[in-house]
Amino acid sequence: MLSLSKKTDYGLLALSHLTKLKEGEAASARELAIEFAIPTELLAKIMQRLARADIVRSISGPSGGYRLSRPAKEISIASVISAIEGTPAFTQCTKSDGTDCDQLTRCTIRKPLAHIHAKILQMLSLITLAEFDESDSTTYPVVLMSQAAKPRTTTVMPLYGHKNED
Amino acid sequence: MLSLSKKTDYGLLALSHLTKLKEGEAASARELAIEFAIPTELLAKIMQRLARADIVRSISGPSGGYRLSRPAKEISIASVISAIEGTPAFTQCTKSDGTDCDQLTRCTIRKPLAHIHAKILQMLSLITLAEFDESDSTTYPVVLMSQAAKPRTTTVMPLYGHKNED
DNA sequence: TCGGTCTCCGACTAATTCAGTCGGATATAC
DNA sequence: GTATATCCGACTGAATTAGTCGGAGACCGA
Ligand code: FES
Ligand code: FES
Repeated sequence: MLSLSKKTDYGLLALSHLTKLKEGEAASARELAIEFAIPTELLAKIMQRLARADIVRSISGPSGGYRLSRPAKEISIASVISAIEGTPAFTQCTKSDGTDCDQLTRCTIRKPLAHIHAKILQMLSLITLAEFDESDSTTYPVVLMSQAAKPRTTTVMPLYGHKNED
Repeated sequence: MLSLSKKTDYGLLALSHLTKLKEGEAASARELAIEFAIPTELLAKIMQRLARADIVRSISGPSGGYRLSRPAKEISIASVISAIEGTPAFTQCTKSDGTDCDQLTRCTIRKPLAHIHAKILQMLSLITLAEFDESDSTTYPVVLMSQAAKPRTTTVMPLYGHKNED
């Protein structure tokens, strides 16, 4: 349900740590794994993918490790997600051009759904790792949803009781 | 990877059909299933959930069926998603208040991630079934959030432009 | 040169989630 | 009363996802 995988979660966690490193410093996969209590091998694999996507650079040998391959403000979380999870798709239809959607030709929901997908992607591509760390120190003006859908009681549109901020 | 489940896809499909019905008309689960080539029993279950969330109203007996319980423009797709898929969560941390996140207390990515989650939810709650049908025939007129997050710099975001080739 | 530490990579298994099925109950129109 | 409809929960199988394992190659320091 619109959720990122655990791997992405781990990846972002590790990246946010790398962001804080000084110039020339590197953190090994194991080091990061211990720091965040993530299975070492799993984190290693995630880092490999990030390295292949040129988000992170690997340094072999002892005293080696990983470091960001570019400034944090140039790394969008969209790129991180696609590096770790592969093909992003909001619905089955948005995957390709709808080739895999068989007899649903009269489907009316494809275009609007694709549009939403694009919106989300755009939004994710505008947020960088740099933002992540800033918001760490400052209070985030966020109000999440309070509850999910409620069973047929009130006629008031429940939706998500969250307010918009900026 | 940020995708909706097939069930939600089916549900939206069925709802978009119900939107086109005239006052007093109803469509049965089987009818809808055949129309869109969806397994009958599966669609029936989906409709049940929508009914429980008061998105759709059921009429028992022969010549019965389903119809929208309120105007299409008052049904957001966010409510549809949460009705069908249950708890929406962008990351594992956003599920509850972070209770299930054990030793990741020093995690720096929770707040910004929650923020993104809220953004997406907000966006989804602003789009209604009415928009869905409009956009079918016309070019998309929707002016949702024009800007997601402040880009901080004019840096062009890579999006999916990672080059794994050397 | 040598050995230990590290990244690198693919294939494998286990766990969880999702899709789809089935059987039976109740309500209603004819 | 019967046929057709919703309704509900529990079940199985399929597909993802999470996590594991083993080995190859790179680098540093002794
Ligand atoms: S469900 Fe695939 S095109 Fe609409
Ligand atoms: S990963 Fe759960 S609080 Fe950050």
